Amino acid sequence: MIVDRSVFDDSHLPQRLQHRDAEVNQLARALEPAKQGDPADDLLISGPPGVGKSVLTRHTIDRLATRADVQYARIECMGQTTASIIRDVLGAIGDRPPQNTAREDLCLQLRERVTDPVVVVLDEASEVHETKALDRLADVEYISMVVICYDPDDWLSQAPNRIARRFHGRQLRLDRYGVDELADILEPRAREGLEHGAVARDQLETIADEVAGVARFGIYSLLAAATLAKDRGHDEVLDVDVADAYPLAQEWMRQAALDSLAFHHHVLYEIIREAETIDSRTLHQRYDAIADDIYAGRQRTPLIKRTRRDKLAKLHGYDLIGQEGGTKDRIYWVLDESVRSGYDIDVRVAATKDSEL
DNA sequence: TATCCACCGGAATTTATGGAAG
DNA sequence: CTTCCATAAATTCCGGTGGATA
Repeated sequence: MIVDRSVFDDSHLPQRLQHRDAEVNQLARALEPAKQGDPADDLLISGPPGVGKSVLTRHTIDRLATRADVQYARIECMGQTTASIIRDVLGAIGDRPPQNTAREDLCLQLRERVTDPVVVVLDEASEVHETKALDRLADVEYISMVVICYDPDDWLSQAPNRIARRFHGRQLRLDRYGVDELADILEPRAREGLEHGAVARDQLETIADEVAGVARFGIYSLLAAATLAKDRGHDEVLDVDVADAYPLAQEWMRQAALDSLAFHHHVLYEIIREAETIDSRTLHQRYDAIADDIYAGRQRTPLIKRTRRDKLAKLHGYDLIGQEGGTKDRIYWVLDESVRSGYDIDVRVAATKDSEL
């Protein structure tokens, strides 16, 4: 059923970008000056998550870099600091400075070493304002910026004026795909990743419709449908497999998110999952009741309440738990009961201890 | 209605860790 | 080995908020 799983990875670049011709051209035009050794134009690329902003830039800049001698750096800005962004840029164009290089040194090196056009792609740039990286990059003549974000107006309003001005009239908006368009995009993946004829066109359209044009979700759903078909012993993907695909894809994404988090998050998550819904007061009580047992024999030690709130916010941001209510009356619940921690955390100990007290 | 309490989350500070240079 | 620098994680401090209680 599944011939090549790698086709469904985020890192997989399709051979041809479908339904993005105008966008590819606009980006290519912005980069054009770099071919002659001039600084490229800046560009602000915006659009909802999972519609191919990153794929578009990777595809277009890779192609440019193979044809012309243009250097570029792709930077995942999420959670990065000023220094780490500058260091990434330096690393992309030559030797990567060691981790403990002073910030001033990094900026100095940047000015000295960038003597030809460099395109810096700032991916997931929503929070890059909190760093000084934008200013530092803007100081260097030959650096041009391709910024990828969700909401362009929001991003520009938070940027310093001198930065925002650089993007005036230099914006590119990507929207969700239509059902037909996304089905077109899924088709080559099905062809390369699945057995021949395993999935029909109208099934691709059903998937495309369900994920509301978000390509990344569509691709995961397609893999999920094929996985279900295989597990259920079907020779080809049936409509029932398609129907159950998206929830399974969501479960995978959430499970991957939870797996990526630290032990602390897992403890809180499991307490919430066991309780179905729980208010913060009870949550903290449970945590205090079982923390000593659960953390026994581990390097980590239990957290104070303030830090637990940060972990809970993280779980919420990762779409693992829901929350409702402002200050006093907040409740939490897990969004998918079948997503569970891989750690052996028995929170029911807490329940019994509670009742004994 | 006034006061208290527990929780929320921003901001600053501390702690632990690790690589590089002297 | 000590010092310097950066980073991540956790703690401390604190103003704000809203429900419970006198």
